[in-house]
Amino acid sequence: MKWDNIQEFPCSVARALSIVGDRWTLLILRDSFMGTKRFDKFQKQIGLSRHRLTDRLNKLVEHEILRKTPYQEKPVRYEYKLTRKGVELYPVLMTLAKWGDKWMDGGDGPPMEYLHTQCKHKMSVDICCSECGETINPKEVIPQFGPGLKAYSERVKALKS
Amino acid sequence: MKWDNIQEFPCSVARALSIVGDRWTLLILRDSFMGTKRFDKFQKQIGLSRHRLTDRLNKLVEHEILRKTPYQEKPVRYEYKLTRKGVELYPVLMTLAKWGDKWMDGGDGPPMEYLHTQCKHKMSVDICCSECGETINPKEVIPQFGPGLKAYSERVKALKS
DNA sequence: CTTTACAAGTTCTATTTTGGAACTTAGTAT
DNA sequence: ATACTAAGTTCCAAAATAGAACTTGTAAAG
Repeated sequence: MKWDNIQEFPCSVARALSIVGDRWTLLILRDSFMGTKRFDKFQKQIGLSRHRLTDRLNKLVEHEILRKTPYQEKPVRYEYKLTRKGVELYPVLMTLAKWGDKWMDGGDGPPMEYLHTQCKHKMSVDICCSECGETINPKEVIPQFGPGLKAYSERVKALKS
Repeated sequence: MKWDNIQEFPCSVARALSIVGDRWTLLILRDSFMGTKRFDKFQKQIGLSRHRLTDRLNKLVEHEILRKTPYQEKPVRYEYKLTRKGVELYPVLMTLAKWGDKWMDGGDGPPMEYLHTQCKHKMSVDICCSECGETINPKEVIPQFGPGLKAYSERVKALKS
């Protein structure tokens, strides 16, 4: 199984991971959410090679998760900012952060805390039901086949015949 | 920057990714949540090499995200089941799935849908504030340094002196 | 007017990681 | 005796990565 094939799986987790499921991409996005926009800043903060960073930023731009726009001419320099599609990865990062805070803090407490300006409390994120608003318990969720799977299997069948 | 060093960053996202931030691990966990427990099933469903699968399962067991228990003797065979720590990665997978559903469905609709047994609706997950329960808007959250960061920087200072 | 610095890459090579196929082990079924 | 199942392990070629050096365009400093 090659990495490129994962994107074509009839699974939204797999498809999402085909873009963000590597060592560095989510760390780049974490920095984006913290306000980082420029190549050198990403490189220093994350500590990956310039080579890889170029590659990952291009991939994110290509998938319209970041947008590359000039912030000066002479010489022309670009900055990378989150698009709407990128901003919507926020829940992924926050749920990862919550898990890391709980299970990987080494006894020191969380490296970062989050203040919710609406209620003025330090908070973490819970997941709740889009329909009834209640907090989600994994046991109370039943996965079932959706239209995307049917479309996929029909496409596979058509290819074979 | 080597992969192993990421684990020591004073950042919960980085620490979490040091375990689950690779091509395959979250797909293994996705299958775990769908009920898969055995080596061969994981291998066929995900399509990764047996070699890598062995490696990833061991890592997950080592980090107590999966537990390996015998399901038969003669010959002894093991199955892999989510621990509490593993189950708590559910929000990460569901937020990834939601993002994939929205941005990577190729126009076919979601491959999977989720029924919330409490309210009987097809649902997706939103993130909400652990304190006030309101849905989270990224702009309304202010990150600030926490105790884990202070402890980290003091440890670094002590090492240097 | 020569050197230094900065930002954003690109190129190169050695090392690491991965994919895929074949092999192993222990026991069951035919 | 032969095939089959489950859960790996071994091996090698191919792909991905890290890290350092190099490039390009411009401005500022000496």
